[in-house]
Amino acid sequence: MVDPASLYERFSALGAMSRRTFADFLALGEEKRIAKHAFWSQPGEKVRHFALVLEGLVRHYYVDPKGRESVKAFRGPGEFSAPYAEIIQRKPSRTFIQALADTTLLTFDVDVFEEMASRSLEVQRLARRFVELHFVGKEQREYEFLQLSAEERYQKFCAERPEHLNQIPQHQVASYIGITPVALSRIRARVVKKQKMR
Amino acid sequence: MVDPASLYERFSALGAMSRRTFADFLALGEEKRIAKHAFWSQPGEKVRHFALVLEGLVRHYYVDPKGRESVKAFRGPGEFSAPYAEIIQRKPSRTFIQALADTTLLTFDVDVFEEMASRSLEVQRLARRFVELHFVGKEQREYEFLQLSAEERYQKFCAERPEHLNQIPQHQVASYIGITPVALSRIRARVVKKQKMR
DNA sequence: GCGCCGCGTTATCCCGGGTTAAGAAGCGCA
DNA sequence: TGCGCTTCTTAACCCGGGATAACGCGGCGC
Repeated sequence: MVDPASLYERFSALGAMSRRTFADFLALGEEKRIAKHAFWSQPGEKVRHFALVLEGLVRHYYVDPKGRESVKAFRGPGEFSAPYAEIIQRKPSRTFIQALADTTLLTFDVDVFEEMASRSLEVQRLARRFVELHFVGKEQREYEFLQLSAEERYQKFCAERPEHLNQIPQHQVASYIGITPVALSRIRARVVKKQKMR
Repeated sequence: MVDPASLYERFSALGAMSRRTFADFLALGEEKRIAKHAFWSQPGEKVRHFALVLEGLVRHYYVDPKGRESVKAFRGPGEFSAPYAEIIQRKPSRTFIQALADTTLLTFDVDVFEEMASRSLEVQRLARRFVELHFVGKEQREYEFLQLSAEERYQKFCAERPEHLNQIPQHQVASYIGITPVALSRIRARVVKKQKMR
């Protein structure tokens, strides 16, 4: 369980922003509990909320016309969870967001937040900071697909989310790194073998 | 050659922004000409500028420790060109930006722009809008790596940048879609064969 | 003109990962 | 306890793309 106020430093990096403003922002949020396996956002709906994960774990994924799932992201405490691209484009959502464990969110109404941002330069800057962090994350991911092998992507994933490794089913990890569950299983077998050789 | 003022609609989508503010922003820019094959931004430097492409074409790429190049993006008239992730993170640049044709840029000093944004909610919103569009682009790219085959990615690329296809060397296209030049050559041969069958 | 070089193509060989199918292990639930 | 489900693994086979090398071609400098 994270204390939302502890996130102040991370988001204020763009320039001076008062704790007061940040607290005002946090005050907009409503706590919401999601049971394991339940969805808090689904395709088709107009997206009305974004959320900060306080506790638990969620995954973002979409399903293509042929029914194949692709996991876009996992998000744990202190991270944002929302169909961000769709909010930006004001389009109906195409992504599922599902809890992988009992999860507590702090949810924000997009319109209410936007209204606040339209009146405050600091909140506008906060909004900008949110997107910037998301952007850097995606660019990182692009790098991984361009320059790393599946095995390297897997090891990177393990290093990044050690605390979640046992909460996430293997086939979802596979989907996240862009391979099939069978291929991931083989990679894991390879990795174990290499470790034994030392 | 694009008229920068014509971009007003694209960037004002987030909320009301006056043409006046947008013009003030544009007034910060300085025109800069880059000869074909020259670089306008290179790794190692502290990043001081971002730019709008007025005419021509550039590519963004990085080189890994083993010397392998990966193309992150091509940018033509009306699009932004900058090591954006590094600006956001205030880190020295890791990316090369090279002109693929004689190119005219409208360059902006990051600090000057930031100063302007710190005084104007509308400019702050504009800055936010810039990042949002970049974010959506990266998410699109993530989708392509997760769900499309190399051949599909190639055809998508052809559809997206028909006007640049003959300006961009094949091996750079290959790098952009995440395969080797040899593989792209085979794919092209396959595609031609399929077209003949009709 | 000649030679050189960068670029794209093609062939060969190999390997990683996709596909399919079968089986093992864990777990909730009747 | 036994059933069924999901998750993970393993094996067989196939195919796309990586690596390397040879060749052709056009551009360019000499």
